[in-house]
Amino acid sequence: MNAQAPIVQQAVAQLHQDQMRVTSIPYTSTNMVIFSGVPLAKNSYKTNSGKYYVTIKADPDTIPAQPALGQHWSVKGTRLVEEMETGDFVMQQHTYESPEHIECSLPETGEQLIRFIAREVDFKGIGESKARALWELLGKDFHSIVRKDTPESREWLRSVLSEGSINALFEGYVKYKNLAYCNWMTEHKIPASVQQRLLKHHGEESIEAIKQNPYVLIGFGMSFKDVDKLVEFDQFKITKSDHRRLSSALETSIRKEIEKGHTYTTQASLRPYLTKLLNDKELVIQAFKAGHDRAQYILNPVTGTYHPTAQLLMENVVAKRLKVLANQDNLFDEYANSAYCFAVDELPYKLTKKQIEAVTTCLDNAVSCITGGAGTGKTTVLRTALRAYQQMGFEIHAVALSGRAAMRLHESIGLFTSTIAKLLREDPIEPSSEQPKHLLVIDEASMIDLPTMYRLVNHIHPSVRIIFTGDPDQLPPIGCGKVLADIVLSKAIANTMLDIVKRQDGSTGIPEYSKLINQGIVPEKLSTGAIHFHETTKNNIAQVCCDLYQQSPENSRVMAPTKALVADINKLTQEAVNLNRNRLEFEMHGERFFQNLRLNDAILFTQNHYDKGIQNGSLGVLTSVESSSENYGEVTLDTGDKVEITQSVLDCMELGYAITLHKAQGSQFPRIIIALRSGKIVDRAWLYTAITRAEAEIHIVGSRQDFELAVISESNSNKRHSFLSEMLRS
DNA sequence: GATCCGCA
Repeated sequence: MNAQAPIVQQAVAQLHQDQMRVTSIPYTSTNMVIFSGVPLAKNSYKTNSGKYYVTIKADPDTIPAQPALGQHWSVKGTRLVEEMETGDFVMQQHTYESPEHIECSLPETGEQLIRFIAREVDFKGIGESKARALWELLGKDFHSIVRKDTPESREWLRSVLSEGSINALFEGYVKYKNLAYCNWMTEHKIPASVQQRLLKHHGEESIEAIKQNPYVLIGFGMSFKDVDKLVEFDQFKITKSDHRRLSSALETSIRKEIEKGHTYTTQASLRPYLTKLLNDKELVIQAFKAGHDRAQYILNPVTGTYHPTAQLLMENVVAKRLKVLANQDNLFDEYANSAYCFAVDELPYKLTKKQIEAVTTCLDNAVSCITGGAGTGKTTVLRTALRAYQQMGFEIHAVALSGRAAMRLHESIGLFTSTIAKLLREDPIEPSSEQPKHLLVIDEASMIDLPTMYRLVNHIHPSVRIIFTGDPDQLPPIGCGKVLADIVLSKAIANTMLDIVKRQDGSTGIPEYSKLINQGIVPEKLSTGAIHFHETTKNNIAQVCCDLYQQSPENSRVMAPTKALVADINKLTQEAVNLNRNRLEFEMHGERFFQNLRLNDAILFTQNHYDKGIQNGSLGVLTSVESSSENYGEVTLDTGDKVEITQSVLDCMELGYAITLHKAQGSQFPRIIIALRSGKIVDRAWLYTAITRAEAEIHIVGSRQDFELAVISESNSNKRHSFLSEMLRS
């Protein structure tokens, strides 16, 4: 007999329940939201008791709606009761942390609803008096009328609201009209983020879609295992061998391969994933067969490789467009020649032979590449070619993947530039009678993955010319494919590969060193010239990087492969150089919070705010933590510009002593410290990219063995299966 | 058991 068992059981079984109306939301962040309110009597909208209040703490992804003042919530779960002193008297606080069950509803009746609409910012411009008039007009029909934006509903509303307020009412209500679905989905443990995506796509049919095939949820961000659990839990009539289940297992496996960067795969690579998901050999065989029958993938009869239909389509479209452009050659006529001469005349110095070739190649072909590493004069070539294109009457659209790269491109060519994402949100590039000629320039093209290139191709008219610039040996794109590397490899597109221009004062040894690594050769001496290798054990890397940083803080930046290591180094470095300075303080909903950023800390921004002059990847120093009514402090960027810290700026600030190499890609620093910790992304290309970030001095921190292994092994990019180069050749 | 980015 076990005397303890019943007690444990009781603790688990103790579920409490409360209804409440939200009166304050003291804290919101990406992984936690805290809101509290007054309790309501069950199934009524009267305040239940003045003796306690209810607080809910939850992950925002596990609740059906964003909390807002005036909403009604019901919770069920274990609760924690605490006595809280508020002024003269003591109140009880009932806290539900990550409750078992949670639902949100709109107040349904007069007074509460009026107040809710008047207060909720989503109903812009509708105050108390308008809300009251609205209730008097519609009464209980309120919800059914506001639910659908029809001319009849609008006609009704026009007697009490202006056109602007009517719009605000419908727009505000959209957030709440799906509440019933959200509650249902939350009850079925479907995360809020998945709910939102599903609702966007399926709208009011969302629940119907789930019931027809719960595995659709995988397409909106849920894992196969979680859906499997849901199916079991809810007793959907779906057997283990149901084709819906099998095909989504295959889909999941294929996606895993795509996430690794491949655009196609093999049965042998897919099988382990499928086996893990389905846990049954026979089902795995069935899944492959079903996938083939349903054209989830195309089997290449020559190579035996599996090509997911979506990826194959994208490669096909991209290859076709590039080949059409490549076939229009011999464009270099007298007209182009005079434009070329004009552009070259403007240069203050002479181009090398290879650089001249690069410029003329760009003018001679409708699609071309300028490739090469740092210090090869890519930007000079590009600037000259673009000048000539302008002279020929082309409108130039220059883009790069990241905000920071786009800004750098702008600085070097002097033209308007934009991120690719922004370009894609604007109108497609089409020739018109007043502007028939367009050129698209894609900088840092090594970062472009297949889906992005596909979208670009679909966004521009077939007559639009393209220039790629970049270094195919740098870090490969994050998404699948390796567009630039494939283009170069195929030799089907005109490409000029620029080599390092020998500088007279080239005594750092950096260009030679980086070249060796790029070729897969371990330099004879790991420390040479301005390059210093620091043999360090794995666990000591962060500390050594931190020590080296302190030797010359104003010139240094640490590059690390992972965000986790970046965070470690940042923490150590802050503790070492900046422990006692004042922290950045800010207020939210009347409460004070501290951010672990101190005066004088190196700061990294992680979002673009064009109006404030910062981009994702911008670096600076926290130069003030004095908060005023307008802002919480000030950052001085490495460009010298100053940025006021507002709430939105604060949300994208991190410590910047160390950054991931991906963030640093395209930037250069006087002195860099490389945290060489072996892992999935550290390969030859990673090391090469890191080393070419340095202007004057390099410190490599890690073990010789890891260094050598990274250099000698084939690069990750090379291991990527991609079909684009074959398609370009054929 | 463990990766990097850009947008909404």
